[in-house]
Amino acid sequence: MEAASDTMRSGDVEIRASDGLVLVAGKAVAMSVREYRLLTALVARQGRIVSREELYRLAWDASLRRGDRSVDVYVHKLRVKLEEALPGRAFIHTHFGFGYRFAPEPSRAFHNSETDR
Amino acid sequence: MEAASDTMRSGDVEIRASDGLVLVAGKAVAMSVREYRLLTALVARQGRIVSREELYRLAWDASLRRGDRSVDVYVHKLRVKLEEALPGRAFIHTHFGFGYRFAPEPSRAFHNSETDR
DNA sequence: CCGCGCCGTTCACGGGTTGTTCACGACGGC
DNA sequence: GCCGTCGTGAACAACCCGTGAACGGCGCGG
Repeated sequence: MEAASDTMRSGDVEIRASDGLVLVAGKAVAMSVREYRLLTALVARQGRIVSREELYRLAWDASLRRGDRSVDVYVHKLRVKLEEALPGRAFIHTHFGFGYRFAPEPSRAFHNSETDR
Repeated sequence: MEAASDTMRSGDVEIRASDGLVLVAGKAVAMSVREYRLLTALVARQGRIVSREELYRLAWDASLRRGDRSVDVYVHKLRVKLEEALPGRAFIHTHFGFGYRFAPEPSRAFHNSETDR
């Protein structure tokens, strides 16, 4: 019941590195190798914008080639799985021209700042 | 030896180490030596993903050689026996590229109005 | 000694998943 | 409006896994 140092948390998302297991709201969510590594890279930098180049380096162990859309495709896959496991919450946010940012937030904010960047 | 409780439980699966006995939903299920050791290894780590290498080390007392499918074959045998003893429940889950995870969960029957052709 | 049945290992054939790429449309900035 | 960026479904090959079956070893009873 230990596993505190090798466990990353962010809201209801928990990643146990020792088990390669991803828990969302307490339930195990099956991830492929790429999905797992990309999610790990995003959560490890939660709250900050991470460029595609860096995400690719972290999850693919290679440098992103021009025109490669792999990161976009896998961000989409992660969004689908996370949304399915915990509807009504947005985890991965797009920052146009910069990259992606992981942060557990309600998917619909009311009268709040839409000018964030 | 092990002075702790020699009985492991997980849902409706009970393993009595002192007797080498496996009970599923109260009924005794006959297991071979390999099946018993593999099941024990899985239940001892229930809820976590266990790699084939680790399972092989625990149940075979040797290191898994490349291309060896023994773990897969015995996971299949366990699934058959567990499913036979308690239909409609999934115990051993496959994590593609990672390994197997033991957890008593209802087998997927949440989809409706889509089949029938 | 001989046949029989159980067990463990290995092989082989699909079938299911994954990872990559393409294509097209929606979106955002200028 | 124009163009680059992003979302998303689909096609494809490569790979991983499920599964039945063949093979040999071992123990047992006749």
